[in-house]
Amino acid sequence: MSLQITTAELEIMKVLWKTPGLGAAEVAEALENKQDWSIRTIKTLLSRLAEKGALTFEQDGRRYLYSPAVEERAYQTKSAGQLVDRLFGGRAAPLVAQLADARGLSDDDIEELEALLGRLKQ
Amino acid sequence: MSLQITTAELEIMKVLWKTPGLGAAEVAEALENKQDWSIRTIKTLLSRLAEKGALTFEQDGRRYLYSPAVEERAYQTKSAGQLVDRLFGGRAAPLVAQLADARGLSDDDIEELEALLGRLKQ
DNA sequence: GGGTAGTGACCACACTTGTAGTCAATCATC
DNA sequence: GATGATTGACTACAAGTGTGGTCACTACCC
Repeated sequence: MSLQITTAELEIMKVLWKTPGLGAAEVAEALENKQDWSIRTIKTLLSRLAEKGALTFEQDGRRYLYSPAVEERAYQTKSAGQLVDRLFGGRAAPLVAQLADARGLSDDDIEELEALLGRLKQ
Repeated sequence: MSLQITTAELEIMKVLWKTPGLGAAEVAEALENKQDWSIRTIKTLLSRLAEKGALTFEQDGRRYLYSPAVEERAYQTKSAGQLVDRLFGGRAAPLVAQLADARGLSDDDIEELEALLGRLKQ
């Protein structure tokens, strides 16, 4: 049932992960300088997300206030897992190796990864 | 021009990355226990991949032998980069942290990552 | 040398996705 | 209370995708 969120829909989700409980117009406002979408488009995406269970909404007068029904972390984790399974045989190391190779890791990245590995080793 | 390869198409690409220069029937054979696809479906996918430039083919009698026109590594790198940009603000560390959190890292993964970090640090 | 099986080219069709229009109801304002 | 703006519901429509069918051709087998 894995709840497919498309690229366009993800932009909506990002807004609502950051600020849950917005109406369509407020989502549109938040996206104003990111996406050049008509309010119609945003309403369609909101409906589709609600329909597929990625958003919940609550009535507020004659409008809905939308909130994520999926945690951002859960979605990230699922997507990362899918990528790793699809392309890297389920292993994390090759993924990181490729990223490091292709675009380098920031000092912050390196530091965080070291800390993470340190924790994992005990 | 980013050459979108879809999920179904990727299965074909995987076969050809492993063994380039196959005909449609051989690709079908290689997928026999992975995918329950008719040979028609496989031929359609091969055509679409050739059409979009992901495969090259060379005539061999009355059939084509297909080979990847895109390196597996290049595709992996691009996909990983897209995911990291879309969901993790372009940073690798949070990606790995989530993977580690959600499904753990194998000992091999940890070892390889340590080696990788060691190399990157100098 | 006629049948058969396999080939690529082309076609089909439902579903998804991106993008937006129409419509009837309703809230706010003059 | 008529008008205009706004809302969600429904509709539209082209491109992409998954899945497979038809067809004309040809290489091989008996």
